[in-house]
Amino acid sequence: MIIELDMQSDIPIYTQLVNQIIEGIASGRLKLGEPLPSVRSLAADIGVNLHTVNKAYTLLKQDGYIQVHRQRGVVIDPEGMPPVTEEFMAKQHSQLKPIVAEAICRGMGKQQLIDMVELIHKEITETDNEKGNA
Amino acid sequence: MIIELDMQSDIPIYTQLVNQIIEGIASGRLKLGEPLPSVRSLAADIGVNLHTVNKAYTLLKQDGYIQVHRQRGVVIDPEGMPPVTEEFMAKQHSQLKPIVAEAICRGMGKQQLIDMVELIHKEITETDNEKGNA
Amino acid sequence: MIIELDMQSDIPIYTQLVNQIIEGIASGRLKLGEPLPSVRSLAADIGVNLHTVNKAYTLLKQDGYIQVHRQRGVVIDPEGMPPVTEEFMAKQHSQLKPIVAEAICRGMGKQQLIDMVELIHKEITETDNEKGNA
Amino acid sequence: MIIELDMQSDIPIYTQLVNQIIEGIASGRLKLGEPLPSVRSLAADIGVNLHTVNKAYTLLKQDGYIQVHRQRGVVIDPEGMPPVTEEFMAKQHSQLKPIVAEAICRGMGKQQLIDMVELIHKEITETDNEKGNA
DNA sequence: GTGGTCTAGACCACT
DNA sequence: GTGGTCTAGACCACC
Repeated sequence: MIIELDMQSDIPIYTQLVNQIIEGIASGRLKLGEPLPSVRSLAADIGVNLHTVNKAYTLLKQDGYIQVHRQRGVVIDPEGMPPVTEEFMAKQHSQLKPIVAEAICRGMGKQQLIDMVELIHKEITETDNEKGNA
Repeated sequence: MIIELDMQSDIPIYTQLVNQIIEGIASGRLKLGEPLPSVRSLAADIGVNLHTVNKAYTLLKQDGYIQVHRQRGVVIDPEGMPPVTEEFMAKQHSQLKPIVAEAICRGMGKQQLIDMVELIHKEITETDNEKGNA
Repeated sequence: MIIELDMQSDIPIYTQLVNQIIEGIASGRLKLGEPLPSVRSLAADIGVNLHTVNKAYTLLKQDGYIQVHRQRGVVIDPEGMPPVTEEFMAKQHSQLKPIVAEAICRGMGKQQLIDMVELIHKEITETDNEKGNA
Repeated sequence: MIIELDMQSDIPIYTQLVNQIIEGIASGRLKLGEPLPSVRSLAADIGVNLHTVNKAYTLLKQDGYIQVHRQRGVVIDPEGMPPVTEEFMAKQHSQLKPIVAEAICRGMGKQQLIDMVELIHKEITETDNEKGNA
């Protein structure tokens, strides 16, 4: 799992971490039950503070993406991903709203917007996700 | 123009302001050339500091949504909205990506996602924007 | 004398006025002794406040560009333009410095900068300045 | 990096700051990738409010002169300076125009003006920029 | 420690 | 009246 961080971005590093891991799961590169590096080793790998990795893992755990065991370490939750709750839908809605509004303002058509969503969907799911490295 | 702020949200107030004004333009409630309240009056109205409103206006000005006219005050840019630049598309892409990824993880189908985008699009554009029920 | 004002500019209107009148003199469109419109009529013409025109004229008078007579009204100083004083040179220097510095940073060569100065010089002096309207 | 501010000047402090930092880069005293003092420490050093320094840094960031690194703090953009865009040329042109016009009015010859530009160019680039007299 | 955000209150420049 | 600038002081998020 390659993590790419942008230290200049105004997006917090822990958020970038969370996003990348979720993307990894979405793309199939990370499978259910698959172990993740320990806080310590991941922090060393990508050159960030322990706290930062810890915060990312904590958030992922809270949302039900990963399990953290004292012994076995961190793994993608083997029992499956969190469901589509009301709350989740509301969050998606509120995140999407300003994006759609801005697109409308600038004259980006609805279809163009949908095309972009489909493109991104494709980009994520069509990653080389066949067993990692067959 | 009714502004709704969530003071508890972790989204900065000035960002909420920016988003709401962009939504107002997208929905047609705010028309090109239409004046916006002065920094001070809007700040008083919504109960925040004038600097907060000022920051929102400054950002909107930078992006080409509004003009700060020396005499007429602040108006929606009468010469039209900013165009769909490469940079804008890239921003949309990077904002959309984590949303799509999370949807995939949770088993929200692509069509469901597109439906939500269409719904939001409809919600924004089908606001009662006929000059106040004329 | 056509005055072009940009109400969106962050340059004060009175400064724009001063600049345009100085340009007019530099280009020869405005000649020594030539009358300028009264504060009242100029303000009406270009649609700005009396105070604004008044301030511009006051500054021009202070610097020795114009004379203001109760009776004859406002005229370009018939006795000639203000000289190149030490003070003026210092002002030019301090105004030019940040412009030159920024050009250097961005990799604009010294010659390019000089070319631009020469171009502007040409633009100003080669305006149709033959007796106003021969 | 020595910063000299004129608190009496009608040029905003944050603008003076921006100019001085750009001059520092142009002169070579500030090198690509070199760190700048933190907002707070610089503010304390030069005796202004941290918001004033913040505004200067924000502007420099917007124009691509500096990067605000999440961990390393503020640094001169190590990837180089912003390019000479159309927009930049237009800005230079409009800033130069009144300066040239005034020079013409006062009888300062074109060559004198160019000499001054060359002088300033020399002053900036010939600063002792060899890593502190190595 | 850093920068980011927000407040409260002030003064000034401009129109 | 407007927006622009600056100050002083606070809290928070991030690292």
